Amino acid sequence: MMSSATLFDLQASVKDKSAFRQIEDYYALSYAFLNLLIEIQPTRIVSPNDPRYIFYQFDKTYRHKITRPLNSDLFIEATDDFQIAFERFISFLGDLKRFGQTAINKSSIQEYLKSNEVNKIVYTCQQIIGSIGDSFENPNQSRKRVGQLFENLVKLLIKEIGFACESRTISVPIPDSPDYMMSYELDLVFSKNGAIIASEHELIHPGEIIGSVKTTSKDRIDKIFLDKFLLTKLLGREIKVIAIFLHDVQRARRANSIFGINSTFKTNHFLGYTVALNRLDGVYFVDPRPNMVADFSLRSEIDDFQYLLVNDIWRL
DNA sequence: GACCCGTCTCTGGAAACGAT
DNA sequence: ATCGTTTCCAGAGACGGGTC
Repeated sequence: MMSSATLFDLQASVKDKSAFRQIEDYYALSYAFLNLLIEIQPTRIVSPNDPRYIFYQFDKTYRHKITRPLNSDLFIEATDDFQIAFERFISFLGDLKRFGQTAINKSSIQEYLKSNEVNKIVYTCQQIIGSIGDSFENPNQSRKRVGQLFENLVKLLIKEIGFACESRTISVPIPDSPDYMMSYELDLVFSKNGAIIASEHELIHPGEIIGSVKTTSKDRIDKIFLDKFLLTKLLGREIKVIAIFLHDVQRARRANSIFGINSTFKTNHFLGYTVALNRLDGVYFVDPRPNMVADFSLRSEIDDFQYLLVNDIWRL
């Protein structure tokens, strides 16, 4: 079906709180957006200080709004490429569910992983939601929905490969203050073993792992280390916490261009917390910064999201 | 049920800081 | 002065509890 959706229609989809119940809903929105790009031909701008990143600028109808920076190594722009890649991705998730951690040993799957397609699909779907959000009148509504929908996407993917996974709010007792409890909202609680028991939703059980999902780490990285520290201390046993980020770049004005980009990952604090507070049980980026690959200290702590799905999640 | 209020959480650009 | 790094911040939304 060729899209006749307008950007206003896609904005309404992103705002719709009853939408995005299944992974295919992300496909439908993404496909419609890529078709819309062909129709309305927004200006495509390459960032002068990092040419891997591009922006789209919408026309007067959409008040000349500019999208977030998009990594052209990951963002799939061609609709037919995206369609084919998405179908392969869904079938790959089926294989992962069927073969579990042994999937990585199959040569066909190893071949598939080389294409980095898992990260590309997740990146494209989520950044399309972000790009639609960037055209909203209300930036705070966009921010909230973009965050909610990324958390939702990661949850759907983890469930799709056979894990129990839900958002959960737990009540954490405060020592020496029996009248007070800390209400702690957890993005994801997942486990290999079947359904989550409804009566035990206010606790963390053995075998359950906490996942914190954020589009960028920025200054919010601090809280994730604190979560691991505090929950381990207050619950009296080791609590496993992993972090999942989409990327860590933002637009930044330069002297000669408004289309610069900056990293927002706090390398020094990340390493400081890791060695002095507690090591997280996994840190994953869909779009890692170059220094996360180049720098030995970071490389040993951080992987990409694809690696979580095919390897680490089965071993945690 | 409807409504309000307090709490907790969401993000990305702006602002502030720091190194050169 | 410029630019990379770190911090600040606004307002949205989910949710629980209280009141009617």
